[in-house]
Amino acid sequence: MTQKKPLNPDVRSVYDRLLAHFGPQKWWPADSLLEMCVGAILTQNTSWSNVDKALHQLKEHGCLTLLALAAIDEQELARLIRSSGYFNLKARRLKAFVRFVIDGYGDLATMLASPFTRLRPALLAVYGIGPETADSILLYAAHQPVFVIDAYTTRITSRIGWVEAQVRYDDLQVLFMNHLPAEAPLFNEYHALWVMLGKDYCRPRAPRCGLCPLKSVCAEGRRSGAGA
DNA sequence: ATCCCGTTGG
DNA sequence: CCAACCGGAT
Repeated sequence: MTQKKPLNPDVRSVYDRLLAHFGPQKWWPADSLLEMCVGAILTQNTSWSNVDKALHQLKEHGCLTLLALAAIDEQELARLIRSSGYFNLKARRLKAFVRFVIDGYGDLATMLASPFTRLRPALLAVYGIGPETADSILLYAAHQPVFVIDAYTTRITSRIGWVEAQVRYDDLQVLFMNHLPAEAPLFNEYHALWVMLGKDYCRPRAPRCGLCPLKSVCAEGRRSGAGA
């Protein structure tokens, strides 16, 4: 009877608010496409400051090339990326990724130029690469218009009231892609802005709702005072 | 549902 | 001090 009102989040206006508040983020922070891919794997469930240290270690030891990563001993690699946590696991994952690129494409540029519909499933089949890591590489290195979903995006959109907290990765991704033009620069900025909001305002504990740029459009934010 | 794991922010 | 961290595999 009471048909559930189709949720129609104003995906665009929220983007505008975030952009106005934080300014352009110009992601992904990396000096090369390979560094971007490596960073995407190292940052799995790990704060970026710890990943940044690991990337510097790799640089200092000349290990931010495909051939160097292919040649280095896995234990030694694990030691270099220690600061990023899960170092044994991530060393294995980096090795798997590097082998995937070299064996399948010869070099990174060739892999990144591979058509999206073939590349995404191929990436997902690599050990240690799941949806978020695959889409990060596709968006930020291959410049494909695919929306990246992460823990921040899920937490924020569920608090706002757009989705339930247990929303599946693909469902939330479809929501964004159904409400936005398929433009890589737009998806790039939007994801980066979600991260900024999630880190500085929409935190797991003690969210700063009073200062949040989305206060007036947020289901939770409106509870803690009249939004302007 | 559990494991992987060092580092930092509240 | 202890959650949380730009997840993914088993």
